[in-house]
Amino acid sequence: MAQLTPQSLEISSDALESSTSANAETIIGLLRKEIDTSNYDYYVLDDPKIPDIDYDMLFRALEAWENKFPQFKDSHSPTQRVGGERLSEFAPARHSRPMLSISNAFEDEEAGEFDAACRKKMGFLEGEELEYCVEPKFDGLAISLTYEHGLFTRAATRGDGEVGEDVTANVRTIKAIPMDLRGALGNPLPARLEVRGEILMHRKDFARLNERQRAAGEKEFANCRNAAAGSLRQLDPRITATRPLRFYAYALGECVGTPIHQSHMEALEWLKGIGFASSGLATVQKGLGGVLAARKVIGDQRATLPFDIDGVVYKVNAYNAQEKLGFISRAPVWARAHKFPPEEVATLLEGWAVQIGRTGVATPVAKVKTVFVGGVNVSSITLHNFDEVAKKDVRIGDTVIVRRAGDVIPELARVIFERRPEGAQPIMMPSQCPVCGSAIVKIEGEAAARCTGGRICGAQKTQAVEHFASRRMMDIDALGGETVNLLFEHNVIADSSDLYALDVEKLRALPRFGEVSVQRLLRNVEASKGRDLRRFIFALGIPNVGESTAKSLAKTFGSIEALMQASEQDFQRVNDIGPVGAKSLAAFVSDPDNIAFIQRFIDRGARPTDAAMTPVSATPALGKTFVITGTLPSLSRDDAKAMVEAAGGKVSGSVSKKTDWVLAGAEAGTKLTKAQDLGVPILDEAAFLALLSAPVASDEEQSVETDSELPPEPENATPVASGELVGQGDLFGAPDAIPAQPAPKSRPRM
DNA sequence: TTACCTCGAGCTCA
DNA sequence: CTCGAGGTAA
Repeated sequence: MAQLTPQSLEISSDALESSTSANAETIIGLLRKEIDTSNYDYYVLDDPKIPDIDYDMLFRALEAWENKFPQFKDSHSPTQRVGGERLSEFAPARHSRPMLSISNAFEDEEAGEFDAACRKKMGFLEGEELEYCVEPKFDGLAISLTYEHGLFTRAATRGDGEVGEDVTANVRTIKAIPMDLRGALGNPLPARLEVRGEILMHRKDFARLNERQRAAGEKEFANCRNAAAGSLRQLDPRITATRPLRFYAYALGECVGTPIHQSHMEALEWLKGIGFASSGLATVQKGLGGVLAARKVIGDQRATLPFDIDGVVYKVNAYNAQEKLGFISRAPVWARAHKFPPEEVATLLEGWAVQIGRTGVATPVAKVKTVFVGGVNVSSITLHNFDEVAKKDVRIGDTVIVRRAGDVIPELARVIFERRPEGAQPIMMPSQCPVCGSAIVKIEGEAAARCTGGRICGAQKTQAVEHFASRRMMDIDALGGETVNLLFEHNVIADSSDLYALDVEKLRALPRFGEVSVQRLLRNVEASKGRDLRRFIFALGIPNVGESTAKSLAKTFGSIEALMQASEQDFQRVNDIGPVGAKSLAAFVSDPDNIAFIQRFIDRGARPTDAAMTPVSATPALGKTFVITGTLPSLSRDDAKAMVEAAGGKVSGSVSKKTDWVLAGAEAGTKLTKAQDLGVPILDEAAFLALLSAPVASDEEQSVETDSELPPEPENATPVASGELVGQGDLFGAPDAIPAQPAPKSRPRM
């Protein structure tokens, strides 16, 4: 391939005048390739080969050619890396495979336990050793990149692991990330390839950025990670484009039609080969001795690496072994992050306070002289409980060692007793609640001390409302702690049921609460009226009633009225509810205050309904059997399953003659083929939603999500495969659907 | 727990 | 323009 030198560029710029589109395409291709290579040298290899001035010349030449021949413009061209239109928000992006987190180890013993557990599950004998890949644990932000037919199509943050945020526009500006893998991948191109890795900032680049920020009078960033996170979260990609972000790939996610690798290390090598940056630090090791040695090698280089790391990651190298080891509760059994010991800093314990939680638990919090540790300023540290305080013998005026353990939470490691001043006062459990004055008692055998004030305690009252409004409960957007306090202080509300009887004039009279805030609150409260029963029960904050209990209760009783009528025996009989839960429920429903409280909700129009108990006779799905296969564009399988069950249908695992419908998403497998063979009707997500949109909007939230994901014209929805296209119900006009907010967001599921 | 981005509110100054 | 709230990330 001819090298495109500045000299040949001159020729090409002469040629620009007289060129035809035939050779224009060739020249544009050469220019793009040259610029991509130069970006690769600079941002991936960290080894620039041409001077900046030549790079600029190439870049301007490409722009000129693309402008003259706009038919060859391409979103994957390097000229598109300058950042596009400003976004108004980041769209939700569902991961086709969940982005799991890796469990942590802090001590060498835990690494040993990890190795022992893996060997045991593999059935290894004494002396037999597993092979691990040891690599650095980058201190940045996890990101998932999707390539379709070699072209970059999407970048998503981790989010809750299921649904992240779509940051494609920002990631397009990161020159360390290739936009076009077609040259590197060879044929046949994988239909879809997901690359996972970490976006971070090099220390040098971070220092330079902060210099720039300082010069411009802007705020400096606290550390590399925050600078990278802040840069990626910009709604304006043009700002992101000016930030020196890098990317290191560390795993493959979904792969369709790509070369099959046998091991993690092979995959890493392959990623390096197709244009992704590699730390060069990953090695394959045998057994515990090997991984610990490799960790030391990486740890010794830590200070001189170009980027921050906070530990190493061990992964069982062979894919077949990984498969055998599998997962336990959303974390792979075959991987472990082994963190470096956290930085420890001494500071002065200047005072302390008691925090009263939603359930009255009194938590001591140490107030220390602010110290910079682990990349942030720490000034307040939870002491967990008074037993802990006594055990560590923490006193006011002590010099204490602070560290950021685990992921984020600052921890008081120990007291330096030698530095204790005379007469330092111990931290004692208060006998009275600082908020309401009620007695604080500690139940023998329990760690927690509790305020007995209950409903009269201001702290518990406000936090109960906060809890009620939170994302996982009634999801009343933009109603956070401070707003709740404001509402209490001005007597706008006395409990959460008052949210459904808000006095607009009182709201308008609140300080720092303009018309926009008033309308937003009213709208969000209104939208929460129809949350399903399970969330409502959970949101009430009944002691010992968590998410799963609330779910069972909703399923069993079907309405809040029925639940309030139930006896302790009734509760006992509910699946998964034991004597403790039943007692606490019985106490709740027999309390006249609670009965009145619930009645107010009902009177004020809250209508929590459980999808499973909604009359479903009108739904065509009633009593039908569905099979779900492949990845759906916006719903997870669990969502789809829940919706089917809500509509009175069943979900089964395999296709047979008894199957009524197959719901198929992307990369559907043999189930789809079988459905076609048997002539079972096949639905895509849009058709499925249409089918299920019965006269009753069973779940307001789902209809909001639907609005944001579906094309505006349901009749344009195309089935993914041949088969009968079924059901074109009214998706949008459900009678009591809440008007969609201007910018609906989908939420992580409960 | 802290840091960061974004937005609304409410201020100053033109 | 500054402040502070809410949301998100680790």
